[in-house]
Amino acid sequence: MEKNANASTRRVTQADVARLAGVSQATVSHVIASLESGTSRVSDKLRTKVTEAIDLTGYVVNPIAQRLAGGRSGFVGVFTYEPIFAGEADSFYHPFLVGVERAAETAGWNLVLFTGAAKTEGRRRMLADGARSLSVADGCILLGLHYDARDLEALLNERFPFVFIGARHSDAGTVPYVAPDYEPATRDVLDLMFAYGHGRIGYVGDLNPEQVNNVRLRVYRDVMRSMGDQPGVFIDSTTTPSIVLQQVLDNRLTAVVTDNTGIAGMLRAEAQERGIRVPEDLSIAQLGDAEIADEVDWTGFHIPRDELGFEAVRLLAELIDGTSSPDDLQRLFPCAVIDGTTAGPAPRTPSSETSSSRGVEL
Amino acid sequence: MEKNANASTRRVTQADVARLAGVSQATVSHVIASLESGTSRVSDKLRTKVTEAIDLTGYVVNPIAQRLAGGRSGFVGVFTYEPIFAGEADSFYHPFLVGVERAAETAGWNLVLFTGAAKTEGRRRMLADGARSLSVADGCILLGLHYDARDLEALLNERFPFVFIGARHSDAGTVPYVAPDYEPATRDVLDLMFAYGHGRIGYVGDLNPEQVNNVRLRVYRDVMRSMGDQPGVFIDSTTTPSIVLQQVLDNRLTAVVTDNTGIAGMLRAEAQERGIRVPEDLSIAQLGDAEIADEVDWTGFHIPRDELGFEAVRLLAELIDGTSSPDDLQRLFPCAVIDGTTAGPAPRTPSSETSSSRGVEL
DNA sequence: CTACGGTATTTATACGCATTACAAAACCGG
DNA sequence: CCGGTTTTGTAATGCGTATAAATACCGTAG
Repeated sequence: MEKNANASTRRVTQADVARLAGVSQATVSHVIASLESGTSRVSDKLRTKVTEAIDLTGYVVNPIAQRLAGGRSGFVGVFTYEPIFAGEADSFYHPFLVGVERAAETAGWNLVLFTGAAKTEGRRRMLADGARSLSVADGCILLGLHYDARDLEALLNERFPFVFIGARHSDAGTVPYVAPDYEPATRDVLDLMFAYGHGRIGYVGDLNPEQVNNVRLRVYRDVMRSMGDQPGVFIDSTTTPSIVLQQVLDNRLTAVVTDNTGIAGMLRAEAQERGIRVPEDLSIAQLGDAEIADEVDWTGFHIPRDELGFEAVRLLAELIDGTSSPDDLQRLFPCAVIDGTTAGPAPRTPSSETSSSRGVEL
Repeated sequence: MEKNANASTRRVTQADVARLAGVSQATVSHVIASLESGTSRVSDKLRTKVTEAIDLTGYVVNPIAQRLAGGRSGFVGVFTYEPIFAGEADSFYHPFLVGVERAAETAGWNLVLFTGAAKTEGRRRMLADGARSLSVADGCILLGLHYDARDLEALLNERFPFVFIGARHSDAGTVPYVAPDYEPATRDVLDLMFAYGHGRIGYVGDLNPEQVNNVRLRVYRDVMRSMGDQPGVFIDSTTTPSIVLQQVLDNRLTAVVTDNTGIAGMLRAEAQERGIRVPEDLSIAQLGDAEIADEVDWTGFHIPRDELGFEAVRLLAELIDGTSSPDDLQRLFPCAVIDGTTAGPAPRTPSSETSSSRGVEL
């Protein structure tokens, strides 16, 4: 069908360069290695001869062959369990990928997006079919709300270098990750609420104990137990905003913290609809911030997504190079508190009115 | 350093499968090929034996080796001359990539982003260093406002399958591309302007004759020559909005078409600042539309970016498979006219007033 | 002048797979 | 039962590179 022997289209190989320079292919390989690493294994005379031949022929290395022969391919995999570009997930992945791309560009790495992985229930699987493609990459960045515990185990067992963005844990070993440092950030936000005079602060969020973001929930519980007037009020966010708000009122809360941008927004809208002013009557703080710019200046803390993406690649580089220390595989990054406009001083009397009455004027 | 011979971590190969199934490695390869292509080269008996062994060992093919051995890697390259995720370029690339990703997902392909390509003047170069990585991919999608003519030539000469998004041409041969069909769309928009009663319609845009988007300029010229009251007014957009607007007024234009979203927006803002109403006093139509959602409902036409991305991958697939006909390598896709709110009936008298006077009331 | 130690270079091999060429076997009509 | 055709399996080879092992080289000490 297609004659590969057709010299006009075949790409230049090390053997071609070697022939031209009058040396062996291995020498060409050594020269290239010495050019990149700096350490010399070949005489200056031959090095110049070979580099001249390289320039003359326009030779470029074949990363495929490089990788197969046991070297690096210069590719970093990016695995997401949902489409990167399409759908609403876009706004979730994007901020991280900005940092990932920047780091990759800096390091001269290319990115491999595993869009072709087989899917179950609309979600990508990494193994079974994704692992197929994994071998091209020197390492891999894992990213996504959902994840498969078996994937993690298999990855650890295969000793394949990878870094998760977001904290993950596995029985099979230490999962390398970069993640927001939720604990102090959550404390800071709660401290801010206390400073505003709030005592009755509720937690609105996903109460499923298996949740990834249970750090925030745990910290809230601890803080309320030691500082609050009461042990804390937990409101399940998987219902409707109106039910959530009703529970807020029933519990006479003056402030709530949420672990989810969407909930915060819906709650605020629902409150305003019922004539409850934010923050005069009810303070709302996010334990995080919106992925994309929001017209509302939310009180909460900033998750440094760009930085996380960047640092994930850096950590991955260390893993690949083998220069990472085993006790520094899980890295947390500080989140600055945002003293926005959705939280303010607590009202003098708790907002215990029903939806028909107005909140207390200051 | 790292013992690859360590059986516990080494990945399963065809040879391992073959040993277990009691056949040769070549047979395993044939079985796998027959599984994918359907065409049988091996008896049912052996096929089941081999597939059983595959299931048992959890074997997955190594695309690196596959590619090196002359097969497909299942990777499609995506080359952009600017960062994909970061900066303002994001909004430009993103809509196309939605379609690209969707197509890749459908076909079971993975995407390779050439973020590691060497850069000159902040812009990526494909050759010299980008070509280095090209060989991993079965084909490549090219995307970007800027491009290097030499890259195009080299790509054509190397017979490497690629598709440009956006029309491009080269002396070295036919450049495969998918692009918006600007000609009829531009005619449609101008027809709409005529239908609204405009006669004095100007063209605001980049007048550099080397521009990629000169199709729209050419069509404008042709249409005005045959239909308009006058041969057409060309206004260079690379100055300030106020200068552009002044030229619009000086030429007593009642409508302008622009080839650039940004210009249209600035022109409209400038007009409103001077008390010139859009569209009552001045109609503005875009020869295109905004990449991202805009609060303004612009008159213009819709560039099907998602579809273009999708179809680019389809065309690339045909190129890779060798099933594309040589006279169908450049594909244009229709753009639907948008009869928005920035263009309307022409004012009875031309808007020739200075900036101090109001436009004519209807 | 020989032997030796170290370095420069080459030879040989492996990486995992596809593919070609070929041998063996099975099939088939006469 | 035989020559010819088709099917089925295998051995051999190559893809382009890295690297371990082997060899050639070269200066120097003995």
